[in-house]
Amino acid sequence: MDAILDATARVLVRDGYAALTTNAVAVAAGVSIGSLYQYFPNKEALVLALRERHVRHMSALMMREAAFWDAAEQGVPLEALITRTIHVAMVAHRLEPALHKVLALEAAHLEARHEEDGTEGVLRALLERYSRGPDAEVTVPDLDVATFVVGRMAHALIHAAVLDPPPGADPHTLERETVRAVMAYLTA
Amino acid sequence: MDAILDATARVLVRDGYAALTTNAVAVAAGVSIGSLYQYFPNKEALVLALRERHVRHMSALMMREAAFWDAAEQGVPLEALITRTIHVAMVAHRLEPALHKVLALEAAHLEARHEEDGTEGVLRALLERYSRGPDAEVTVPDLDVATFVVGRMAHALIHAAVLDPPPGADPHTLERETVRAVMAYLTA
DNA sequence: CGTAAACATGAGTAAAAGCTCGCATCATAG
DNA sequence: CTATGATGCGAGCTTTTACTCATGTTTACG
Repeated sequence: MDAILDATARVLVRDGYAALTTNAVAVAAGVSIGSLYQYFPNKEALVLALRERHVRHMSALMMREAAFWDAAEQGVPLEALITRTIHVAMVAHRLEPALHKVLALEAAHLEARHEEDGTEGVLRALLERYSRGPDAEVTVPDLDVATFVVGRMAHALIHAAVLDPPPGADPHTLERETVRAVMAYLTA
Repeated sequence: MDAILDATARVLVRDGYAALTTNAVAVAAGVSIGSLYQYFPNKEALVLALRERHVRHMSALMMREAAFWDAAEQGVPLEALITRTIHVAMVAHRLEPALHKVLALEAAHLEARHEEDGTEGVLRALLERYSRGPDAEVTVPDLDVATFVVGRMAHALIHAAVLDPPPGADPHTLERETVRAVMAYLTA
């Protein structure tokens, strides 16, 4: 079953979504189509399962690295938190970048909508903490809008930096500038 | 010929890319499949032609509104320019938002890459102007990186604001915050 | 009016691909 | 060893769909 998902990922990356056939997956996995259909009711379920597994892997990696989010309680400067968060997100996106790119670009109609991955909730809570009190670092007028803007901004920049960087660009520079962009917006 | 492209757009928006068949397009256009194939060699060319026409329409609308770009020569403040540019871009994206969304999401593998649409060149030139002289407003360290970051950031926020806004959000607010984000990054 | 070129038609073709189903093989238990 | 259930197999069925082509219709023009 995991072997079938692995094969699906390989075919997707090698040939693209348009050329993804259940027979090709079965061959790549070294099993028969019959067996494939014993585990997945149809092609869509196959790709969906792969996507879910991939999201799970990325989430697991992020959560392992990101226990530090609790530190928000203890006066950690906003910039340190943003820096670390964006770094972790970039590392997670580098897990299987080719697969991630195909899923995001060619299987977008099956891709989970941006809102339902729980990210916005966490982000919103963070912004709320840092916008309270006399020495609040976050100075945006509307927290809901800010959550939306930062979410989209960071997501786009992380994707661009990891999956589609300009030729000859230093990854570290792109990461630093992503942090700068988010920080500048939040504390302008 | 234009009627066929119109029909393609209608079917794309109504049924999505997966359900786009040449026969369905012919029916929607009120012509026979034979006629369709007299104008377009194959299905891909059909969608490509539609995309090109759509990009042309958007570009035309932007260029009409954006003669003001020459004003960069004459000491117009950066913020005014950014505000106007982002406004124009948003208006252009509202031309055929549903079609634009489908093309961007479901036909992404045919979609022109972000780099080849000429936007980056214009943006780069603008940033260069505003980062020169003693009263330079743009204070980023690397112009190439800044072009990349601003391009992706603005593109993502415009798409999000026009095609996928959060429920109950005010379009004007989203536009203002997009300007704020770009300005904050450039002048941080 | 005649001719020819351009355009329109839609039933039909052929290939692709998702999926089924009857049969074989294997694992476990008694 | 035998029985039974679970799992694996892959030829082929069926549907879908991009595309063709022989024929009909309109247009252009002398």
